[in-house]
Amino acid sequence: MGVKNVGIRDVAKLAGVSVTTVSHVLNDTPQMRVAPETRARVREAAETLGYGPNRAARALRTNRSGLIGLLSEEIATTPHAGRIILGAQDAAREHDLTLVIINAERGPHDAAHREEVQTLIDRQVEAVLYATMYHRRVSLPPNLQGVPAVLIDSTDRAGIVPAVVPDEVGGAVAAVTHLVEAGHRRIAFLNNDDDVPATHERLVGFRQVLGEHGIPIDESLIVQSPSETLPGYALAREVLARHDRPTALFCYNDRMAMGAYRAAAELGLDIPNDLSIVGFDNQELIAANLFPGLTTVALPHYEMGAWAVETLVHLLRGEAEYKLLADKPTRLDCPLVVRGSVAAPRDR
Amino acid sequence: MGVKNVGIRDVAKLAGVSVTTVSHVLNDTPQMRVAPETRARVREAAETLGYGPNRAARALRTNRSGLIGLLSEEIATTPHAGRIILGAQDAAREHDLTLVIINAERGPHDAAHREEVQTLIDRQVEAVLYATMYHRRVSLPPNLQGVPAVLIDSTDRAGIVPAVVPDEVGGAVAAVTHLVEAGHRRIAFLNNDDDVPATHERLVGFRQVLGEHGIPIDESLIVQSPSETLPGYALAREVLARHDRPTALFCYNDRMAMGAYRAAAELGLDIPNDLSIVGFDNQELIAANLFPGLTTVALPHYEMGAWAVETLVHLLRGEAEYKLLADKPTRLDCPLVVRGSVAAPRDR
DNA sequence: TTGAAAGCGCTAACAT
DNA sequence: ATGTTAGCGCTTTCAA
Repeated sequence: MGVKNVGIRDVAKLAGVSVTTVSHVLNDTPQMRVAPETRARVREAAETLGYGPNRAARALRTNRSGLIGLLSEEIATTPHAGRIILGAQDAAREHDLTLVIINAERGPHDAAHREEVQTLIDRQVEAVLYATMYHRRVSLPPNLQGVPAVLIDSTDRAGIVPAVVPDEVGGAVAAVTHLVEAGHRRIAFLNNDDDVPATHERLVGFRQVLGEHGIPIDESLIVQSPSETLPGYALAREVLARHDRPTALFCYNDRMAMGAYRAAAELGLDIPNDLSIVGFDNQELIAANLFPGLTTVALPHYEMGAWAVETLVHLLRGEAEYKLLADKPTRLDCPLVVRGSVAAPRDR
Repeated sequence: MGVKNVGIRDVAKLAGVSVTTVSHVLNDTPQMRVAPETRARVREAAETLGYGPNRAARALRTNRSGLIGLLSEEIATTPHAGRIILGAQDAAREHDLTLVIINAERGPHDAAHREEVQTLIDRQVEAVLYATMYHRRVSLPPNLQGVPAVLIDSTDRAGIVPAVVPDEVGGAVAAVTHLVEAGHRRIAFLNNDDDVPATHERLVGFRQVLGEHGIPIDESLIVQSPSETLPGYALAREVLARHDRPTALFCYNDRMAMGAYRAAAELGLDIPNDLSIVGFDNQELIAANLFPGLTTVALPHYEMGAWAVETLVHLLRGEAEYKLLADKPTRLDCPLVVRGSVAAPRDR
């Protein structure tokens, strides 16, 4: 029997007041002045009885379920979704909101997860968080109209829904700066070849840092492949086979970096002394288990989840404007996580 | 606004019947005979109005929230929790139940997650799923008494709550059998050194297979260390340095296997031709990204999640007996996932 | 085979 | 500063 059978009237009786007063006190109803002495009595009564509100009754009365839906792609595949959940959950608890999570398979192209959104709506959530597994642009399902929503790790093609995404440029800047400051000047960028924001923006960051440091950009050191381990390996082999091989590799993600580790091992190159490597994503399972540990850039999944709930709450309370937020996605920091894969280049 | 403002009375009006009848029809109330023709009219009316029940009202009236709590450790750290969530969710949806997930940090020793359970209870869940991140014995928090509960991936020290765990012995048997059938007779077991069920039971499976095949057990090939990449590496180096080195390694988990891969690479041993390796856990991020792909044993996380919800539903309906289930944990299959790390030994 | 009506526990408009 | 009371939308008992 979850919460016991104590109701607001039991508390009222014990405190010797009316249910109204109890309600006012327990909810801190604004503009309702209750004698401090009465407040205390009510609080105490509630405490001794172990009173907890019946959420169904409250929801019925106020027409607010206290539920927030989180639609997340591929919960099971990477820990990224987990961190979003965590961030969202902590923020939700802060506001006494309950998070209802629903998984969505990453569909063939742009299925938009109409059905999953509907499930959430049927559950009477007050708002929905829509989280994708990697930073991209999406078209929202039509039934998401009419429910307050916030996008996590993606932006709305229609530009109508508030969104929060990683600061990809900033992350790349942090990574490459780290390399440059270690003394590297010949740095290859093993980039992804998908047409997604991360591909373009990380490249922008890469160029920016070299530019700022007056390092000429060797275009042949910017190479692309699918962002998997094996293609990353192949790319690394290629780039490291050159007689003027780079002293450092900036990899689009940790999986490609994992491939680069293998390439280095096969070529007898010691990491970090013969070759420095920086990844992106901070996938613990990979980054922390490689040897030496992979220095990489963390995606702000936790923070995005928290930001999204926080924003939703403001939106629901009418304290924030949709248009203002939807206008331009909020970008959150991608901090560098230093492990052991970067050192000064052996010689100049 | 989520579900529109259509209520049961709107449906009643449109169908020309009473709300009572609508309720009976839409809920298929047993033993309530309604004229088929009326049923149809009601259904149609509900359909055209896009009616969906107000869950809060229903919950208030029936005193059943329709919520199931899932308390899971370390949601963010491994994909394992994700698969449990998925399984639980699919099963929950089947029964029109909503899953409320809550994360619990893995505390110092046996914090028992009292607070998280309370949060769930405060949310008025009808029952709770208690999932740990690895197979072990737990002491349940006292406030979990009185709420129907099922344990996932752990067993109750008090033996009072139904539980579902992986069939560790079976998984080890599958792994080692695979090796033996490939022709291996000198197989090392890189085991974990924690005192958890998996450690003991996988060893049981290991011995069992060798025994069944009449292969003498060389105790010096059974070695232990913490189940991380680096200790796995060290163990592998050690065992592979022997002049009579084994032709195959059975690793306690994929992380240790990852360490073994590095050891093999450093020793110039080709996997799988010079050395076969089988892991455990099927952590995609590792197993699928190693080269060659790691043959390993999958933990039935999805299945355990689904089983738990299914069982909870039976329990709630009074269709199943607590004692029967709590008596002995249910063990679910750990299937072998074949990738590319096993081949016949080079020579006998 | 169908309908009328009570009431689940709470909030809030309206008294006092 | 505190109390009375109507009703949120639904299920379910009882009556017809």
